Amino acid sequence: MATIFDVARMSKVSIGTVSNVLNNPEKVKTETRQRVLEVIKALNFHPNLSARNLSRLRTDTIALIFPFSKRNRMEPYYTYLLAGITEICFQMNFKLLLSSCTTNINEKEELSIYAEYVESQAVDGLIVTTPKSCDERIKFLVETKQNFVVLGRSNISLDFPWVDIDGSYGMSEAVRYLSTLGHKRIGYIGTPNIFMFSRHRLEGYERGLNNCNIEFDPELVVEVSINEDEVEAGEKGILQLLRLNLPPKAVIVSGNQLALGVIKGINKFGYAVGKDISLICFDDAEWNVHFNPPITSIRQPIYETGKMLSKILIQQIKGVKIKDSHILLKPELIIRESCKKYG
Amino acid sequence: MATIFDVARMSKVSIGTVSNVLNNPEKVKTETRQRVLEVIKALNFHPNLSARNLSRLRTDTIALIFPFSKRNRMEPYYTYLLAGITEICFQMNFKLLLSSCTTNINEKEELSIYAEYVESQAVDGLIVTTPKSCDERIKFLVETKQNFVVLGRSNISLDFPWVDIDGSYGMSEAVRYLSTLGHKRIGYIGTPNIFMFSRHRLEGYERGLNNCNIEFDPELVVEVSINEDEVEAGEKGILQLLRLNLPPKAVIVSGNQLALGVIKGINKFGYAVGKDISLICFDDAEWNVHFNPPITSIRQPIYETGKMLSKILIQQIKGVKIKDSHILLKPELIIRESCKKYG
DNA sequence: CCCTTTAATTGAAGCGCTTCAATTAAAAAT
DNA sequence: ATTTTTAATTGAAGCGCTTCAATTAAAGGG
Repeated sequence: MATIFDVARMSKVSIGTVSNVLNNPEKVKTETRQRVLEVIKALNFHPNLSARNLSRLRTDTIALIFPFSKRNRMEPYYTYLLAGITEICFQMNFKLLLSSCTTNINEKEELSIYAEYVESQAVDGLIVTTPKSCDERIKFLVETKQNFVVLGRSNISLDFPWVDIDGSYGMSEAVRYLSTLGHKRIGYIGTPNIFMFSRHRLEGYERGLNNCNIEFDPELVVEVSINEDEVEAGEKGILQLLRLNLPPKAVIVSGNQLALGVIKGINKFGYAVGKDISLICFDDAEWNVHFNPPITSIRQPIYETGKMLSKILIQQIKGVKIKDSHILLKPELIIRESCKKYG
Repeated sequence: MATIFDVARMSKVSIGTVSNVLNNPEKVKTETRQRVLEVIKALNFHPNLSARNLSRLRTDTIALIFPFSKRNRMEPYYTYLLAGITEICFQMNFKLLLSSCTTNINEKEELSIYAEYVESQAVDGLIVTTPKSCDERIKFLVETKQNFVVLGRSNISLDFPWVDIDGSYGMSEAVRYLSTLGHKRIGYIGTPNIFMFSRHRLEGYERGLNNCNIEFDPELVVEVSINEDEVEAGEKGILQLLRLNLPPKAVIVSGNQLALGVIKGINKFGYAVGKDISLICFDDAEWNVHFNPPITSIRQPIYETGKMLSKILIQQIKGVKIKDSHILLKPELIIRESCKKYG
């Protein structure tokens, strides 16, 4: 493969000049540039990336570490996220390094994946997803002054850039809508409290109730345990609610997979969604619209989130001043046919 | 950040020795090794990856270029594939570079993404997905003697490693099953002929008919056009079939998205799936089991495919002899409740 | 105890680029 | 025509690692 040295020799200039036609074309005389460019084409020369990276001490690469539990292997969520991230990377000429770790990996090991990338200078920045309470990864990245951006907020008192979807808002809207339909007892099936997004959503549920002057009843809230199959968990969750003395006639479910289980459970119980029980699903998986009845959902702007994440991170890496690196996007309640008037 | 030079100085050995404790530990005396290791830990030294890559002239990185049309942004398929690929990468200590290109990008541009990776030596190998008829990418990669593996087969007479799911077998099984139920007129809604997988599946459909002594009727086959919204396409497709003089009472649909549209179309037409019309979906999206009725599907071992792809590619890169680099995995017919006896 | 093997370590030469001070060429000013 | 200014080019010094021939240290053999 041709090197910059070959190009220099053939076009009878120094390698410095060749480098300049590639990186600072305005610095070299037009005719020289032309000549070099021709040789480059003739030799099909492409600068070696490792060499360039070493020399510049940067890689124009960011990393995303995917939490691949069995659970989110299935989440269409991530496909949209990736689409957004890779699109911006492509536009801004950055590369994306993707690696996975299973969520049942212990925290230390997970952190070491991040550390490895950072310390071997394999990437210029990182995207962190699904922060937990007191997230070790965030602490580490702040302490070591890395470039990174988080999908989601944290409860640690450190400042860092993030993009998040306002789960609290989404949930309160869901409650408001159900309240509009006359519901007073609204069930809630949520994800593990360890994740920040779970907390925000639950908080939104409570705030929503409060806004509608509905008293919070802890008996109506079920929290699914981590490591459980989500579909099964949803099924168990809804049955628990339906077996209450005073079962709710409406339920909000915090996640697509859970909702699948919930629907299954409702049917098994002999009830019909949108008839005997109203259902809202947080996150609008594409199949929701195709169910019978179509499921009222809270749609998250995931693709946009992916774009924002990579945009902020890349700007940060490039040292561009960022006006706002705390971005809270609003989800949207998509009303379909899975909720009906109370009574 | 500490460099190998710092480590050498602090542990009073040459940088060569430090390099050896990292890469050929058996070559250095135990006590020296211990001492160096301690310094490495103390300094939190991690070899700079760019330097290592440059020196070794390899990157231990493979690339996957994702075809992100609006279409497969939604395909859960790819999430599973990625899970498999990243898992093996993790195990074998390889990195994965992910980039996307929209399918409406023209072929030349798409090829240039591949060329860029290859020629700048950014990666040691590539995974190519969804080959088309006379796929330019494959030709290029063979000609330039690159390490690569294809998800799918090709119709060009070049030898290259691939992993594929036997779409032909899957389709013929679907036909056989429907024939068992007494169906003679079986509709087929397929994806664009330009993709190899479409051809294999259609071929399997025809072969299946042949095996069952059913005559092939071109009127029962609709091919969706590329660039079309798949759900809509499915809907149009099924309506076209239902409006035939002698409409089929069973239909096989080649893809999840198409199937969503088909179900929609069937309902709009006033028919019920699994009652007025039998339906088989090729590819078993997770929601299929949750539909009412649950959809009989042909399940593809996608996760395994991802694992095989990366395993073969990495072995190839490492120069390991591969027993078999043409792997055809069998899909499986999952019988649920969307098909009923003819009549 | 000296000589031969073998083990351990060193030093320097790459790997292919970028960067920048220093040099040379060309243009503008006097 | 000479000096000053500006533009273009060069050369060499990194960037941080690996590799390997050459050297030195340790071990084994008689």
